[in-house]
Amino acid sequence: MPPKLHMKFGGDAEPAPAPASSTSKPSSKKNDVSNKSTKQHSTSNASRAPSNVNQNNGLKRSQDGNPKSNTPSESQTSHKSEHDDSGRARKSPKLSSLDSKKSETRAPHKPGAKANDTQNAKVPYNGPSSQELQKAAKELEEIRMRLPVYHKKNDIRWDLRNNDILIINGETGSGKSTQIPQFLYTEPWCQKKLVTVEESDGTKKEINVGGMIAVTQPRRIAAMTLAQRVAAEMGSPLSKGSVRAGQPGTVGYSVRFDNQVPNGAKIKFVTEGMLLQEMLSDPNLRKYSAIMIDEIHERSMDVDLIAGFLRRLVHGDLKGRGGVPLKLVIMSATLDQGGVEAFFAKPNTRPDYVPGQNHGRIIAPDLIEQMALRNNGAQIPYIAGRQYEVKTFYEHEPKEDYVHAMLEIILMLHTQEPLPGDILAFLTGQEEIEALQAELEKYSQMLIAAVPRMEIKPLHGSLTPDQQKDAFVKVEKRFTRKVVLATNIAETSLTVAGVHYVVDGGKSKVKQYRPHLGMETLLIKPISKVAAVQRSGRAGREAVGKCYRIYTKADFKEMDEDGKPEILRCNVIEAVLKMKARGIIDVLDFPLMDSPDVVYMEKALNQLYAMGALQPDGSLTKNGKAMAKLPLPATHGCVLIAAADESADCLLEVIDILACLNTDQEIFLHPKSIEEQEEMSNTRADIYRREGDLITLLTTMQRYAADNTNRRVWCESHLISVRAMTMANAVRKQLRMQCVKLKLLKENPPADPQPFEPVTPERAEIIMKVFLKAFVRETAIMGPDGSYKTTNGKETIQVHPSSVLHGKKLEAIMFLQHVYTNKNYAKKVSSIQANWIAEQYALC
DNA sequence: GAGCACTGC
Repeated sequence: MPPKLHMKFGGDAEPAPAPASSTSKPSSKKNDVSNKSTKQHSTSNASRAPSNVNQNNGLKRSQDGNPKSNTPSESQTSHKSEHDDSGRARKSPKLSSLDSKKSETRAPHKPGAKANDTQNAKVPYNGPSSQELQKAAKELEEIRMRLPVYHKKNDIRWDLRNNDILIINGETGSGKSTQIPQFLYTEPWCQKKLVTVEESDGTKKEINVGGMIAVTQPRRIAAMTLAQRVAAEMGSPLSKGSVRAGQPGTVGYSVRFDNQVPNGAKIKFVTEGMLLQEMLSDPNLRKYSAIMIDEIHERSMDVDLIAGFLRRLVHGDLKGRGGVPLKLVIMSATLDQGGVEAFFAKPNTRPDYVPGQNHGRIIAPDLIEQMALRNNGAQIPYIAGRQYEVKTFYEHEPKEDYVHAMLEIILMLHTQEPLPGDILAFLTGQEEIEALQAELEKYSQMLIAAVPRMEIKPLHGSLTPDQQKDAFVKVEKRFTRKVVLATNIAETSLTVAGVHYVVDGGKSKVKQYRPHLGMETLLIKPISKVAAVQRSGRAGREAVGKCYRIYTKADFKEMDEDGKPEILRCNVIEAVLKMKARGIIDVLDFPLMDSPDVVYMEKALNQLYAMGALQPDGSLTKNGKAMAKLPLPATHGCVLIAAADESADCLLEVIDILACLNTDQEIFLHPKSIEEQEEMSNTRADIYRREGDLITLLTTMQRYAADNTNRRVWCESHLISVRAMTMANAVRKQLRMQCVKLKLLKENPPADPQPFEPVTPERAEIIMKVFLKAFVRETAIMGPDGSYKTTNGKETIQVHPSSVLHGKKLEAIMFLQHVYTNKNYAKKVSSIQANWIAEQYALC
């Protein structure tokens, strides 16, 4: 029997491109009805357009066919791909479970629901009644039946009854993520089975295996909204406590800090990181009958590891599962799956497959067809998703200043194209966005009355969620066009509605690991073809659109097909630690979809050994095992364990610092005005410490935790991010709990608020020396020329302006982060003594 | 004197 089947979705039963409103998306507000005056005026030239634009005839790319006016060199046909899966509320900006609006991400709640119609519920149930849930589900049924994937229900069931692995190529919009789990959970193979298993120590016992499907997602928001959608479709309550007589929930989700899995759930949406952690404690995934990996094409480090572990598990002897097979459904939105196919096939079905050596891709163009034939031709034809045509225009020649070129294109589009139709421009980072915003705003002041107004909205990761939301708000002012200037956050994570025009700078910042420097740097690099198509697709979600690429057709052809997977770009220390924790002794030989360079791997092994995570024989030490289980980077785990040692005994303090370091946002906000700057320097006096950023963060957390009036007010007065501190507090709680579990802490620490007591300089020294155990290579000593030179590599490095030690001349520094932008910067800096460094180097 | 995007029992 062939091991698997490849499927593609789309389905010719699919209607022609339809407006979003015909799909099941939560809210697909049509753009406002354009008033006639808008259409009449907006095509007129901007007679007072900016001078430099006018000099170039401003409107360079009018489609008048005149070559002198820089007409589009080529127009491409429609871009397929990327239409939201039903129920995926990508239109809303990212929600955090830490948000106060958490409840909004829960199952549908109807105001009229009776709160007390359950008899035996342990937890008061406030959601809708089961009748109401069923009624709502019935209404959704009709929408479900229109999804392309719906008609393939029986094929998919049949295929998985006969195969263990199914690879599905479904465009977003095909409904694969929401529907396939529902097709499968009632299957005979998906039921819990009582079996005898053999433990690793040889003992045998009877346990239940299977009964649940896990669906992985790269993002929390996707896991939560998909679970919410599927729960609604199934008429199932979605929350932990909502088990009611005869009505347990069938669907749940599990993401960090938020676990909503009803007892007896059959379908569970999880983040990739969450499943990876689960695999460390339950390598055989005994709870599950099937794992579905969604969006595998995004190729995060975590998904690559999961794929490696699952491949071994599925093709293994299944002793740890009492012989119960684990079904695997791999889902991707991109066509190219030669690599994935070959990787998951049993090695003997692909003699040309060499484990761990498939850098790039092994593509056998005929492979897909062969696989389908072996499976009785069950392959499903692929057709375009629900996407409007997008015309693509290229530059004739490369642009030196692409930001300026973008400015010209945006002004051209704005003055020439009718309303409605917003513009989305892709830039590389905040700096560029702000520069272009300033320019555009300057010009928009000069537009004559006949030309619509422009509203410029920045959109990037370091904006607060509220500021991000601003970019999504439909501009209500009449005769106004919204221009969103975004980083690649708008490529996959967030979707802006109302966009008809995309301007693509063709570049983005990518993290790149440099093993000889031991540094990860952010580099501006050309995007991949896949990313370019993804970007242009953003123009065709609601109507026919246009995409202007600020690069030539030749540049496009030169682009990589795909982005490089993360595991080939980043420091693999976490990946190596997880492989070791999963019992893989020879990590260099372990087959992955793409194996990192041996140099990177050896570097990681050495680092782990130096941190005391590895035995000389290559197996994990007790500390190494603990490090793998902690939700922290390996270096931070090392620090935490060192802090628990009797000789240091500063675990609680170090947890406070690590909690602050492991938020997804900076704790300290940047003053925007001189007034803020002044107020800040007054209020922050009680938290800043001369020892540096680490002790300052410790003081911040201690002050925050000691506050018993209003933490929000406290944060605001110190110009500290409420959101970051809320997350830091959640991390702190999680770390404390895990330290109790790992027996690093004897008992739960006393609850807050505890009185604030400043850290003594002696104690501060102990704490910083604990950090030095993992960061001894991240140190620099002041040279005779007044600049810091790193001890590892003798590079010149400067203290980043965000550090409390910026501008201070110190004997030596330790830094936890470094960035290379226009200079080599050290961040999270502490003031240390040179002899501490020598002492620590001597120890390792 | 400064910032790609995700994510973790």
